[in-house]
Amino acid sequence: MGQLIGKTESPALGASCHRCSLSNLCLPLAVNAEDMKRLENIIQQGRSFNRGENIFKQSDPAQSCFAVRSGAVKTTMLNSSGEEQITGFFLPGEIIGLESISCARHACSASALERTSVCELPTNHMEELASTLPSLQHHFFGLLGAEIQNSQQHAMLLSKNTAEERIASLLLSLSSRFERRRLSSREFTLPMTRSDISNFLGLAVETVSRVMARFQTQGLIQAKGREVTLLEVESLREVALSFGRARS
Amino acid sequence: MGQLIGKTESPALGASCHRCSLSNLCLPLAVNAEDMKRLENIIQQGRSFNRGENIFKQSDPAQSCFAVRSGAVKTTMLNSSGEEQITGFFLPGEIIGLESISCARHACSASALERTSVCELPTNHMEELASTLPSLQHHFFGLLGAEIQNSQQHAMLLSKNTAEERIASLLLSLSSRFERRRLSSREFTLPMTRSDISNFLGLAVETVSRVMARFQTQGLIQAKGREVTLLEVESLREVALSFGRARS
DNA sequence: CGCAGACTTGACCGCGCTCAATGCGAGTGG
DNA sequence: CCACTCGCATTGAGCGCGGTCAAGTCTGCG
Repeated sequence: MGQLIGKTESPALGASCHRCSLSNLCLPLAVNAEDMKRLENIIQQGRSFNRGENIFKQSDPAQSCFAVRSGAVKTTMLNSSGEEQITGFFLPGEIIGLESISCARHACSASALERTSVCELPTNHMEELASTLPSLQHHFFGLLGAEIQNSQQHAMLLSKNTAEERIASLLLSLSSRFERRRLSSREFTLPMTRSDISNFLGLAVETVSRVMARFQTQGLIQAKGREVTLLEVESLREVALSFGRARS
Repeated sequence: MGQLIGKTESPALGASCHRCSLSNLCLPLAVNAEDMKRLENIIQQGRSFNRGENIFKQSDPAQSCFAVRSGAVKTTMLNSSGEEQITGFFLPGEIIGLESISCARHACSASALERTSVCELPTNHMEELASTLPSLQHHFFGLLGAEIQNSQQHAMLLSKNTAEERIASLLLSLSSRFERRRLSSREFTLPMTRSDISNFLGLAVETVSRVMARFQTQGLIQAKGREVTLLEVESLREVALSFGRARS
């Protein structure tokens, strides 16, 4: 990583995945108790970042992936006209930087949306371990494949869907990801700004504001700043699935 | 795969990757001569499909990836409103179905755009082989990572770029992919219809027609049906990179 | 308190979609 | 050989979603 900015806790060499409440979302579910020790020897945990700090930057040497432990992260790439474009939001239990595994340099930048701590997974060691643990290799292939499907889904969302459909989809996606962590799927705090949302969904900030206001007057959600409550999940789902739009 | 429609040649068990002109684009460049034999024992080549036939369909059991030997393929997914959405075009030397490695079922359908032949890569055998050949494992991680970056780039293209930028980008992408195969990068035949292009780029067919007509009157390209000649590659590149669009 | 950044709201306008008609080439059959 | 069809492609006219521009409000923080 060269210089890590914002590393405020001394990295505790050796993780304790077996005690981590996120272990069922992350890597270790693929390995048994004995192998987990080898995994924990490789993973470094305890790196923390403040809001706005970079975990890594595009075209940094890509030596590690990172698992989010707490907080939230956005990844960004420079698009053809030199602007930053958000390619994903990452919540605890999710892994950043997978696309640059076995790449010389990171394809995107990752920055903390709020105070965030991560575990570092050095890619060379992970590859070595994966060669000796077929189940870990399989798990990695699965993570990478899921990431491909994710970005394809996102591309499809951006391709044809209206502003309302995009925003409803994002809210539902966040909702189900909070649910996976045993948090409320109805009531949560958005970790990102309206501007982040608009950037990610390919909309203008004003459109995000307007659509969320419309959802609110329709009684679908309750929103005050970043505090959101989903009132009518089924109706939101219908909006996201473009109900009532006749298509060939 | 259950039933393979359009399988018109009897599959020759055992491939001959070492004599394949595409081997530098595909898998084997990652392995040495001795290991290539083991690879060739796993790969089945010689499956052919006519225009419109499916190589696999979404939610079929995912037992194999496929490398395109000749012809061209499109992959499609059903979007939220039940329409088919094209997620990618694949030319000789490129691999289809990677996103479903270590998935129970294919996440997309693949169909031939013209007469096409493919090599079949059974995923379970490929995973086994990858465990014993670290360089092959590394190569696979690289392919998967590249696929992620691809769909992210595509999502970015769909997110903010104008119709002209999208179409210029596609033409340049095809051009460079033809060049990799030592074919003309200036003059080529589009394997897909205008409707496929519009679907892939999130535009209406009419818009594709209009933009290509505009490019032609501007002297950037020469196009008659699917025969395309790029006349001003540099200007096209400027269009694709959204030159002249002031952004913060 | 005052400033900056985030968010909202309103007015206007343009890109690209829709609808509709027409052109065109390949394949088919009388 | 022409007539016909069918899929693909092109071209024109009109309009709506969402972008842009411009104020204005809310919130947290030094």
